[in-house]
Amino acid sequence: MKMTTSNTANINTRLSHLQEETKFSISVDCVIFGYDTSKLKVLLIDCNMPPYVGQKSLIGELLEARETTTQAAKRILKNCTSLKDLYLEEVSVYSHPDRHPLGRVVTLAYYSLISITEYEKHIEDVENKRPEWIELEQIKDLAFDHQKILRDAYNRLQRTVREKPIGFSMLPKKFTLIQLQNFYETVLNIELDRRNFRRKLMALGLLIDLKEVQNNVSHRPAKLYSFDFEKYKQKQNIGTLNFEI
Amino acid sequence: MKMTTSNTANINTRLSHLQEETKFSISVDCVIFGYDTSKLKVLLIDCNMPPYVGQKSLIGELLEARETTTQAAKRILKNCTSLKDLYLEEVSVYSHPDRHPLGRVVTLAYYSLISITEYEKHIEDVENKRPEWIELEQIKDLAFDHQKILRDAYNRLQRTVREKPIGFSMLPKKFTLIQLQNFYETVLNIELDRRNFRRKLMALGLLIDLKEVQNNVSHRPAKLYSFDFEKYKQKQNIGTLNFEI
DNA sequence: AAGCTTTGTGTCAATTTAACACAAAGAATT
DNA sequence: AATTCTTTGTGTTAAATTGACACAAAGCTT
Repeated sequence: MKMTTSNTANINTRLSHLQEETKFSISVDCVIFGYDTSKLKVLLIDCNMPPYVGQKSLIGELLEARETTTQAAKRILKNCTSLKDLYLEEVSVYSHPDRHPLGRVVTLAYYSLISITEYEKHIEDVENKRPEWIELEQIKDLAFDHQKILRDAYNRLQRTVREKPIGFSMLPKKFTLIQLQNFYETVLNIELDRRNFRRKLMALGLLIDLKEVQNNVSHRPAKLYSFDFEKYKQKQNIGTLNFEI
Repeated sequence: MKMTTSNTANINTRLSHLQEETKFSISVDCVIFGYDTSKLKVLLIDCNMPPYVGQKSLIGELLEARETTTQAAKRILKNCTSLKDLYLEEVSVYSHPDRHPLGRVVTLAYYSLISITEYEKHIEDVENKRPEWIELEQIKDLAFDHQKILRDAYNRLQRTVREKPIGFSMLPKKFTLIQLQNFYETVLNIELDRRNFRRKLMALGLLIDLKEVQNNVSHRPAKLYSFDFEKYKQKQNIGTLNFEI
């Protein structure tokens, strides 16, 4: 009996909460990483909202009435890259009450990895502005709290790239082992021994030797490989696969 | 010039967004883990909201007007445990439009670790209900999407406990090496070799030998240790400390 | 043909991990 | 008081992994 009354009271409390309590604008911001000739880059747009006019910002949108934050992130990515099925990972929530000059906006940040080459094929403007690839190392003073978001996203990328083969979505479909090594060296900001790196990667058994070589290079051409996503899925299902670099 | 007009247009667009567009209730849900005699437990309350009456749920509250989600999580933890400075880690956002029966509520999940012994000293009711410790293994059919939240939180806990010494906040201040080993075996759901475990832990140099032993045990009493948080902080600042178990 | 640049490859030492058995401490029992 | 019981505490060895390191081969350029 007691339970029943207490139940009712509680439902009412909750109902009134939902009706009367504070509601929030929610946005989704995307850190879009790309990789090109040993540089990690991020797709940014000009911010024209005071007091951040002249600074760059991440690409974001407000969450719509009936979409999940993930759906919103995919929508944003599709709008600005025309690419689908991109790798997408949640970074964190940013909810400081004063983080946005126009009022309270709670934002969810995601990061995504794309091939700059593929991107170049279908460039799209965002809010009538052309997004730009900026080298990660040169990015500073982003608008809002986007510098912190970027830092967090990069940390997440560094962690995940060590554990999962997500890097391949930033590389060309056919790549050389040296390109792959350069990629890891750039993203992780470390140096790797060429022979040991090759040994490790080949030992994973997930690279397909395409029996092709580079051409138009003025030195010994390197062999081309592609990543065996199918085999990776299978191994993943069977047991624990660790992709430690 | 063009830039200027385009800027203005954009600010207006954004302003109207914030004023008119959909706003959302945001809640924060806490997965509160505790550990007791080789069992991992979670603090749950009865849910009395249809259609989930009779089921258990995580402890959560709506986000208030001027607090961050982290602050909200701390408020919730303080309310239901009277404990402060608990370990707290973000899990994920849950934003399916139909996840809540009373309307759209986007939730941020956090998990936290507490010592059940400390908790027992200051038990607090939540919404006039007494939360209960339930063994993780026995938890099923939680209300809302809380089962998924719990799964995600446990995954995060398993990952973090391998990398950082967060487990010590769930153990008594003085513990034996066997207790510590049992803790890791329970949380990670694996078996560890006693000798190798001891060697590894002692090699970290972060356990303080208290020169005390258990008493009132009907066998050889084990030595007691405590964790050297100070030294850990220092080592963390100096270089890369990995706490791999 | 010689030279240049970059690729491709194997071994060995050092370190780390995994497996494993028996003596010692104290309480309980006889 | 001696024996038994349970659990703690400890060291060695083999196997696997990692890190360091140098030279020949391929193709383009001159």
